[in-house]
This record gives sequence, structure tokens and C-alpha cells, in this order.
Amino acid sequence: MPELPEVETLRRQLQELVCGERVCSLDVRDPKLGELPSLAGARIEAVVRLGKWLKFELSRAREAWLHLRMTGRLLWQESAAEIPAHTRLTITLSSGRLHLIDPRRFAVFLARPPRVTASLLPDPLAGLDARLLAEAACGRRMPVKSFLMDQRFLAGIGNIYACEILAEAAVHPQRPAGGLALASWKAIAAAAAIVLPRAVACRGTTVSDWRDLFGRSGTNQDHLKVYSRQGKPCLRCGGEIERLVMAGRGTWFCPSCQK
DNA sequence: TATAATGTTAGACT
DNA sequence: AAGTCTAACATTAT
Repeated sequence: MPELPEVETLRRQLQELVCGERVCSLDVRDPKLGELPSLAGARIEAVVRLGKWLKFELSRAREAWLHLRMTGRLLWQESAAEIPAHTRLTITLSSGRLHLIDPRRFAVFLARPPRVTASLLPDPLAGLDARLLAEAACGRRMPVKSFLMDQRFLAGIGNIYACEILAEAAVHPQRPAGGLALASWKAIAAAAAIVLPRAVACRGTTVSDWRDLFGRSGTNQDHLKVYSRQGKPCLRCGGEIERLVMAGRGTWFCPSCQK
């Protein structure tokens, strides 16, 4: 579910809310989470994002890593309200409780850094560099959409934002990444600089179940140009948005605008 | 009932 | 060898 803008939304809200707080207890409700870090007594010093990973930096050089995968979300509760359905983990702090809610149960929570966190290129929210993109894609025949979503190259872009960035850049998702001209990479970098910060400002895209730390929907769904819009008119040319399947994922684009 | 869903990855195939 | 595709994970919603 959550991509870079959604995870960044949580990071900002957490940083504001729980920094300096001490962990009272950790309540594991789903054994599938496996061995969990012993966090009780630790103080949360910072919350950092690496791609779609959230890293909690704790006192005494401890840390915890969270990846929400498809349906994971975090919910902050200050009162002793009922524990929501699909809660897999509850972290109790002095001022409230943090629930990991995750119907599909794909999310992972680790005491150590995951095997692969570093991507080749800088964080997309800091701005993509056309030259670096062209260099990283050089010689690759993989489609540009797969390239944008490949966390080894770029960390944080998932299916929604790959589709939206390519629509904004007017680049066809099936174009081989290695064959793109520098002008196309410039268009993609410029598109990402519009799409991603706007999605962060909107607290993410709620097309089904995404909610922020306080249970509120995001508003970026109002800005989607192609995602999930097959058969609807392109907002730029009026033509029909098409859907195809790439690497098993729905892929939406305007065939007349995106070449 | 069948299909698809915001992610990742192991294993098969080319 | 490198790149690409499929299935699997588990559950809900249409």
C-alpha cells in the first residue's frame, strides 16, 4: 500500500509525536512477525525513512525497522479505545499507543537493518538527476516503469507513483529504460519533482485503505491522472486511458500523450 | 465466484 | 550471466 509519500507522511507525523518518548511495552498479536526487538525502556530518538522503510533510532544504539508492504498502516491512539481489527503489534508509550494494522499481514518489523536498504540513486524526494538516471539505466532493456519501481536503483517509488510520474512526463511505460534520451530523463525528473512533493503535501493517496497516523485519508487521489482510470478521458488530450499488465502489475497510461 | 489490490522475493525460464 | 516473468505470501472488496 504505502509508497514513498505515504511512508514520509508517517515519518513526519511520528517524528513530531513520539520523539523523546520512552517505550513502555511491546505487545505482539501476530506470531508471524517473528522475533521482535526488545524495545521496552528504550527512548525514541529519531524516525528516519529509507525508501519505503521506516527506521526508529533508539537509545543505547538500538533500532527498529518497519516495512508496511501492501496493507500495513500505523495508527496512534491516546485513549484506551478498542484495539482495531487486524492489529498485529501494539507499542505502548507513555502518551499513547501505536498500532501496526495490516490485514494482509505482509508487513515486517526487524531489530536489525534489512539486507538491502541502500539504493544506487539519492532519495527521489530530494530530486532526481536526469544524468544519474540515464547513467544507471544505460544498457538496460527493462521497461522504464520497471526501472522506476526497482528499489535497487530508486528507493520509494511504487505502482501508483511510477504510473503518475510517467504520465506527467509523457513517457510510455514500456519504453526500454536504456534507450531513453536525456530529454526524457529530464522530463521524468521534472515530473517526479511535481508528483512526489504534492503527494506528501496531500498526506498520501487513499484509493482504498491508506490512512495517516491519525486515521485520516490522504487527498492525493484528487490529483491522479492515470492510475486506476482505464476507459476514462485523459485530462490532457481527452483520449481514453488504457490499462495493461507489466510484471504482473496494473499499468495505466494515455496512449496518445505518452510516447 | 473470479479478479485485483499502493510490495517483495525465490525460483524458473530465456 | 543478466534480465524477465510467475507464483507465493494473506485478506478484503468489487
